[in-house]
This record gives sequence, structure tokens and C-alpha cells, in this order.
Amino acid sequence: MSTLTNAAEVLRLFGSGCHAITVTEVGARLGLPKASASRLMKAMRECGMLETIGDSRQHRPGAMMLDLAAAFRQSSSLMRDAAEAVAAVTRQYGHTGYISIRIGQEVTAVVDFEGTAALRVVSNIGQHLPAHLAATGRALLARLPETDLAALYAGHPDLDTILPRIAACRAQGYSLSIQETTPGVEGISVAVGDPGTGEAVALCLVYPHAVVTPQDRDAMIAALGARAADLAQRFGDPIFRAPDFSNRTTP
Amino acid sequence: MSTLTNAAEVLRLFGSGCHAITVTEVGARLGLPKASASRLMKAMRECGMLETIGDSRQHRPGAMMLDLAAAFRQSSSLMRDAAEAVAAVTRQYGHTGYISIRIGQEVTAVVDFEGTAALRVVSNIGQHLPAHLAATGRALLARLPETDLAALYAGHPDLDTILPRIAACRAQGYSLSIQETTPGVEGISVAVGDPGTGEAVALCLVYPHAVVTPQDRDAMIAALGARAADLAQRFGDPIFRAPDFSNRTTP
DNA sequence: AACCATGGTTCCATAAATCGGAACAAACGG
DNA sequence: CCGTTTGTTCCGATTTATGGAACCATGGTT
Repeated sequence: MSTLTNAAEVLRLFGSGCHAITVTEVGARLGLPKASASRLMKAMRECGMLETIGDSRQHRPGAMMLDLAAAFRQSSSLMRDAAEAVAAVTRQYGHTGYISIRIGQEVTAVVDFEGTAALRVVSNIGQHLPAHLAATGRALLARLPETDLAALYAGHPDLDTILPRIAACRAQGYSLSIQETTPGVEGISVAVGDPGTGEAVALCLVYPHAVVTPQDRDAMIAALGARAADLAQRFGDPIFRAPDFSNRTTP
Repeated sequence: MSTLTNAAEVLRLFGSGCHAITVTEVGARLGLPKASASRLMKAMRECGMLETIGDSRQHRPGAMMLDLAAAFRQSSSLMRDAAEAVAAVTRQYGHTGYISIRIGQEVTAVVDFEGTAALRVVSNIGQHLPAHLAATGRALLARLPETDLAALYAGHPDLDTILPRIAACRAQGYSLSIQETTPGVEGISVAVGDPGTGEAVALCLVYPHAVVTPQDRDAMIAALGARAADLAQRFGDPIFRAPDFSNRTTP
């Protein structure tokens, strides 16, 4: 294994809920001798990929990662415009909004806008969720051709539940999640893509389940859908389908 | 130069306003033969540090950088709590807020909260500014002992302007920036640190110059100062000084 | 359609980096 | 103060990177 690969493995350790690591921990989790872990992390510190927290032995990603994440977001006009669209809807309704992308079977939030309502959901950027268990994920999966979707989830234990659920999202043009990942939290999502780059993003609004009536919800879905439709037209997305309540299959 | 160093150099190219690069461009800007640039970037792609945009030859940072930036933010309870504090003030006044950190002579925004006011400033995370030209930067510089400050700016052409300006910030306990980096935009900032880790962050509010009266401004400075004072007490920051309008030296 | 120009990849011998075990140093906790 | 845990340095053998040149691919132009 080369240095670069090992460095990437170290960085990957920060993936889910891990904010700080030590040399020993890296050695243990990657199966590296501590000499190698020590040398590697020293090199990573010296080039800015890692930094120590204060002068403790704890390491976190270097501050340069802030710039890289920003570059990632800015690299796609779809993401920029989608963020702008969600921000507008968030301001209109006061509920937290964000945009997500799918990577394989997972979704990650890219940008978020905290709501202003008294009861609001605080979203957590950088957290991965199984795509089929999130509104954003299903909205994105619904964009895949049936064959790709089947291939992606081939052998998955819940395959029989997943496919029809995605199909329903495809038919109704939006996706809904009621207290699925977090108790009391409900979310709606609509996806749009850019055929020029092959990217797709999900626009999403989350709010406390208790404070929103079905009528409010439909209004927000329509608002999100209208913004997404605008994006779809501007980017020439041939897959986008606007929310259609007559095909509603969710409560 | 080792592979890791070169990889870091490549990533650093995304630093300021550059969202996408090609193999040739990397070769040119780093002075690498294109064979090396090609091999390096291929390796970086394979380990997730880079990805191509669509199937073009443009590269951007890998999606993993989103997680790393999130880990960076979450690694510090000071940053987390400061973000929470700014979010509260942003909701209260409707103006965009963010927190920044200083790295050498520069400041970078870490988290931001977009305002809700009709006229609002859209902040840009991941953008570097010279610390002495930003409200956040001066608030952070004012935390340095005079000797460290002088050392940091030794030989700087504007040294004679910078030092007194920082001293003024130190005396009044906050920092003000009127149409300094962006026409029509005004910002206020207060800094607080965590002696445990040696970190310091600046809390900041930005808004259109025209819509805020001096009275409003003082109220917002006081609100920001109160939140910062709370943080300072909880973290045991010995340097923090609350805003003191009797020492006011700015308009 | 053929061509050129640009940008990207592969090949190869040389040269330089990494590898892990073990000894060493530092920091921590009791 | 000492034992324990954690991190760093040293070393030659081995693996890997390096860059020039030749080789493909792509897209635009005549």
C-alpha cells in the first residue's frame, strides 16, 4: 500500500461521528505498525492534511478541508443553484432545508439552511444515511433506470420493500419521510439533475411532524417542486418529473 | 518531493476561487512533468481525494472532503457552541452570521447562517481574507499578546496602520468593518478562545450598511458580546474582554 | 473525412521513498 | 517517584515513485 492510499484511509476514519484520532488508534484500526502510523501522520501534519488539537495527541483533519469542501460545493452550478432554491423555500416556510447527493447506497448533505421556526430541526452536514431510508435518498434513487436500481441493490435483504417504494416516489414526483430516521421529524424531498455532468441533487425540507398539516405539507412540496422544475428546465434535465398529487401513494 | 506532499499541493490549488482543475493545469502550476501529474491525479482519484466532474477532464476534490470539513467543525466544542451562539443572534436580528478562525495572517469562515432579512448578505464559506482587513480577523488578532502580533506582522508594509487598529479593537472589545471588503456591507465581530486547546474563534454578524442605525448596531454588538461572554466563562477564557462602548474608537 | 492540436496515459530504467521491528523518548496516572 | 501507555527515531532491504519519450484519445478545423 502506498503512502497516499494509507493517508486516504486515515482520512476516511473521520467518516462517521469520529472527530479526532490518535496515532495508536490509527495503527489499530488500519492494522499498521505504530512506526508507520506515526510516520504517516507526521507527514500528513506537515502537509496540512491533519493537525493536532491544541498540543494534545489528538488529530483532526487540517483546516484546508474547509476550502476543499467549499470547492466541492462551488464546482457544480447545479449544487449552487439548488442551494439557492432551497434557501428560498426555507425562508418562505421557516423550516430547515438542505441539499443532498447520493454516493452509492448512501446520501450525504452538502449544504444546509437552518430554519427559523420556534420548533426547528437542526440538520447535520456530513452525516451519511442509507439512501433507501431517507427522503432525499429515495428521491435520488427514483431517478435511476429500473435496471440500474436493481443492480445497485442486488442482493440487498430489503430489496422487495425498497423497489416498490422507489417506484412510488417516481410516480408521485416527490418523496416523503415520516419519523423514519429521527422520531418526530418529517421531511419532503424532490430531486433534479444536470445531464451535462451526470450529477443529481435532492432538495429537501425537514420539520417537526406535529406542527405541519397535510395542506401545509402539500404547499411546501409544491413550492419545492416549482423550484426544482425551474432548475430542471434550465439544466435540461429529461428525467425530472414534477410532484403530482394525483399519483399520491403516501399518507 | 514525496507523493503525499504533491497530493497536498494539488489540493491546495483549490484554495481560492478555483473549483476545478485538469492534469495539464496541475502540471503547469506545480511544475510537474505531465506524466507525474497524470499518475498522481489518477492515484488521488482512486483513493477518493479527487473526482472527475461528470466524465470531463476537470477534477474537483472528492466528496469525502465534505465529511472531513464536518469532522473539523465537530472536533471543537468551542466551534460548535460558537456556531450555536451565532445562530441564535442571527435568528434574533435576521442578519447573516458566521464564525471564523485565523490561520496566520488570514481568516476563513467555518460555519455560516444565512439571514432572513429582505436585504441580506450572502456569506461565502471557504474564502480567505487578510486578517487585518476583516472584522473577524482584527477581533482574533486583538487576542494576541503585543509581541506575538508584532512578530506576525514584522515587515508588513502596513504595519503602522495595523497595530493601532488592533489595539483599538482590544480596548473596545469588539471589531467593526464598514464597507471594507464589500461595498455596502458592514460587519461586527467578537472573538473568544478556549485555553484548553488554544483555539480561538470570531463570532460575526454582517448586514447591509444602509439598513442598520448606530443604535441597532450597538444592540447587536451587545447581543454578540453577551453570547461570547457566556462562552468565555464556560471555557475559562482569560483573554476575553466584553464590548465596552466607553472605549469606542470607531464611528 | 482526414487532419492537426491539445490533453492525457503508458512504458521503462533509475533513483528515492517506504516498510516494520526494535530501541528510545516522552507523557501520563497513580 | 515509578510503571505504563503512547509516540518517535533508527536501520538496511524492499517497494515505489520519478520523468523523458512514445503512445492514445478527444475535439475542433480545414
